[in-house]
Amino acid sequence: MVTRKDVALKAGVSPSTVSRVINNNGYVAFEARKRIEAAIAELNYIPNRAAQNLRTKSYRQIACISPAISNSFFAEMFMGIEEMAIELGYSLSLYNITNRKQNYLKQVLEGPYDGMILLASHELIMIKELLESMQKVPLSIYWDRIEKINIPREAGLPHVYIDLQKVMRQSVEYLIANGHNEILFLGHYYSKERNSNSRYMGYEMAMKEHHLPIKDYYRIFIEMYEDKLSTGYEAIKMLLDKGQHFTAVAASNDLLAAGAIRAIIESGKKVPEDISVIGVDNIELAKIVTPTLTTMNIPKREIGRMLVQQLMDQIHNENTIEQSIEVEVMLKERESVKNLVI
Amino acid sequence: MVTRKDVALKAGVSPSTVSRVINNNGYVAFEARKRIEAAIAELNYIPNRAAQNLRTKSYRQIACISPAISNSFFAEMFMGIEEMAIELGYSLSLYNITNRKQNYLKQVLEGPYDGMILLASHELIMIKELLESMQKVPLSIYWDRIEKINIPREAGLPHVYIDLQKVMRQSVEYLIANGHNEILFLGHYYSKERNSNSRYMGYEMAMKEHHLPIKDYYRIFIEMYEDKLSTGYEAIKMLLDKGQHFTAVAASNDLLAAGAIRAIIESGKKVPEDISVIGVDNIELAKIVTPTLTTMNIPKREIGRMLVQQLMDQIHNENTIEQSIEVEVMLKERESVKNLVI
DNA sequence: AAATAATATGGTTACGTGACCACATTATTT
DNA sequence: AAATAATGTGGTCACGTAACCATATTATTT
Repeated sequence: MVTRKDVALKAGVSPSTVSRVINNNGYVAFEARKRIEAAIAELNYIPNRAAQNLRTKSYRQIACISPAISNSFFAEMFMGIEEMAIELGYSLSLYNITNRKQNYLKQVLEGPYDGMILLASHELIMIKELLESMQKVPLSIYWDRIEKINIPREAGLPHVYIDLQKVMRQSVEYLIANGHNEILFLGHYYSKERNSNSRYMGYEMAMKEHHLPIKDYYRIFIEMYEDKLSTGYEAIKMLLDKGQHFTAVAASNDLLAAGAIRAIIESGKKVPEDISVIGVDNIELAKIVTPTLTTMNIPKREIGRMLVQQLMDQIHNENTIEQSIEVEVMLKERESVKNLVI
Repeated sequence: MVTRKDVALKAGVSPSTVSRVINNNGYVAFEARKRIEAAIAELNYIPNRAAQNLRTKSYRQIACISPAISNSFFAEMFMGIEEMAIELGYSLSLYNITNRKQNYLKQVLEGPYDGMILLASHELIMIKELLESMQKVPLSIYWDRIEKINIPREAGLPHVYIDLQKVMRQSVEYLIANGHNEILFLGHYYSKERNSNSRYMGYEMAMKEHHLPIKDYYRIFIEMYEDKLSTGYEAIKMLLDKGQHFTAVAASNDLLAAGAIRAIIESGKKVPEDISVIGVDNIELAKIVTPTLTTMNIPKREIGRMLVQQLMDQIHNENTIEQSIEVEVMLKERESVKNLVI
């Protein structure tokens, strides 16, 4: 292994001077610098990362704990994270929390990381366990139900979040503004309490504010299974077969919206001419389906970048850490919603 | 920071004995072990990873360089990689090679990794550069056009691959076995030379062997753009509008197949009753579309695991390294192909 | 009972680096 | 010309750990 010493010997200087060149601090004569750089290139010297880490007490690495990265929502968020991290000279380890025995957490905590980013899925228990087992590790969280985290932690719990209720409300209001009044809610089923489902709450608020009735069959809650991706296709299909009437579907994510579109087209109706569909997330799929999907764009990349920034503020002990950053969601208009007003 | 020394002091032993407990080697009295474990728990001691790395000259980390992980094909492969790595006590850094300035490579090479896994995209130039700039870093590659890599490297270039020509041939032969003889090839356009496109070659071989004609409009090559995901939707749509006849589409990947299905359904025909469609890859999308997509299953998770195994063989200096591992691809039957024979 | 083996423990050392200090040498100011 | 500042360089040390060796104690064999 080539070490700093070898470079120093070859360049005819002391190891200290080599360090000065590598870290670009202190005084180094022009000639000496040239010799050292030549020696580094010739010997193909790469500073030993372990020694640097030990000496500087920093790893220049962060860990990201995420639900299955095959979920493109998190994949896109991860890309924002990685991009920002690289820009700041950090690299990124990725841990997928899926069906894994719990003790993987130990491995993460013992790992060579300066901080952690957590993309939370719905397993609150896991998050709780996670937070309890670590003390003062710099941590930033993305979770769309952040209000549910209720764990005391001296330093607080910095997070970046979106207000899903608000998002869903905007989505439904957009449909209403376009003249729709028979609007279906198509969402996932999280718990028995309907009012714990912030997405549904957003839908309900928008409907009530505009004095629109919510018929029973307007409310479609799809069960979530571990492995099976349910798209709501069957549910919408069944509704249409029964001849139920509605002019628009407000889906709580794009996958459900895509399922709805397929069901509608297959039953001989047209999107958006007969029925409009709107989603939430703006994943790649939204650009691929036909018609392309109008949806609420969650700026995943941007959220990823913000998480890194927030984490760095903690690592570098900035005293102006924003504990709670809300990200605004904007409508992305495409083809799947028809304006009935004009 | 709590160090081994603190634990030793608390437990009334020497640091050496603490190390023996942590690494679980050498003799330790039962009583002493108990005291040490208690001290570790009480002090919340975590061994300093940097010091361990420096002392053992290993990082217990590997880097994975991949095209955009938002591509679910690579995401699923990554999940196999990560799963296997974790099982073996390694963690994984992920680098996305997308539109990034070239010098990110330096960062990877200077990183704390025992080895690297490369999921190759189509940028041969990048791979070349990569391989030239590193010497004896343990490395395993997934690339479906591995035969094109032609860079001398003392230790060879261990890789896991699939024979795309064979895969496409199997795919077309399955259609033929189901009574189809007017089969469209729907693939991407890689270079001017048609015979450098191994997927097309597989299609051509199958057709010729069964003495089936390949009409001009059977050959559809879609351009690949950096950002725009093209699905072949427009191409198939145009073909159908012209009234061209065919009974099946053999797409070179699932995304193209999904695009074909949408185009067919939209023009009023049914899949698979009127036209059958088969894909390659078996990404999540294949289970989501309607009808569900029959496709050639590329065992992405398994490939990921094999890459890690192959890398570990290099890291641990196994002398029985399989340089070139071909992975067999199997048909995954779903709903999008109709049997015309029965 | 003596010799050997197994068990148990502490001390020393080196891994490769960055920070710091001491000390030259040269350039600039008084 | 003397005093001060800026520039340049090497030596020492410690970061926290795992491997090794030496040695003490206990258990087993001869």
